[in-house]
Amino acid sequence: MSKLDSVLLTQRKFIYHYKNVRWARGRNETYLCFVVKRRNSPDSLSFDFGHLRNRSGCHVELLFLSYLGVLCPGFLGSGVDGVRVAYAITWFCSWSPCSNCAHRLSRFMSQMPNLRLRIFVSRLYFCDQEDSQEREGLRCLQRAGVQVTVMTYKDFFYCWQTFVARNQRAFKAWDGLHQNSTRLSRKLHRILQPSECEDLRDGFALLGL
DNA sequence: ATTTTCAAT
Ligand SMILES: [Zn+2]
Repeated sequence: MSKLDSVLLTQRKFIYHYKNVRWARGRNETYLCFVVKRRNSPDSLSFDFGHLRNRSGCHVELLFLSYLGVLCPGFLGSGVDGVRVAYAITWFCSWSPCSNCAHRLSRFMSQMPNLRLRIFVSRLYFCDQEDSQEREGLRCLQRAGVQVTVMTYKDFFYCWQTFVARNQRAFKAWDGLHQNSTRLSRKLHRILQPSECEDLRDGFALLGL
């Protein structure tokens, strides 16, 4: 298997795909920038990083899973004792996962306590409907112990420093970065809240109302 | 912006 696209993203491509604007028309692609760190390692500075783009018929999250064996050697067990090597995975995705990927990831991560996954997303994918499958998928990830967070300025900045061929050019925020990030963070927070309605209903039931 | 959404919801 060839090494992943470990080349850096161009500035234009990064901005185009990670811009957290609402009128993100015609991208038709999703990018995933990742950092993989081996935990409990004496060499705590060692990490692997790179980026992936979805391929036809394969969402980028599942593509990432297919590369896990390369990125996280020994995560299924290594050495004579078969101890599973522990990794911390952080990825920054231009879209939040669809419900299918979210459920597959949740199931996978539940079975892999030696892996920790943190997901940062620029935009929320199909989360407008109150009862959307994508919203449920995000809650499922949370229940599986996966941290899901909307990217803020510092995350875009970190990605620029880490994954972009920046040629000394400093990261420059686009119009509305902060406002959009705040709006999406609030939205995600509401999605991940345990349903207030149900809590209220439970409360009323307890009170016999 | 009434904005869009991984060969796609
Ligand atoms: Zn997906």
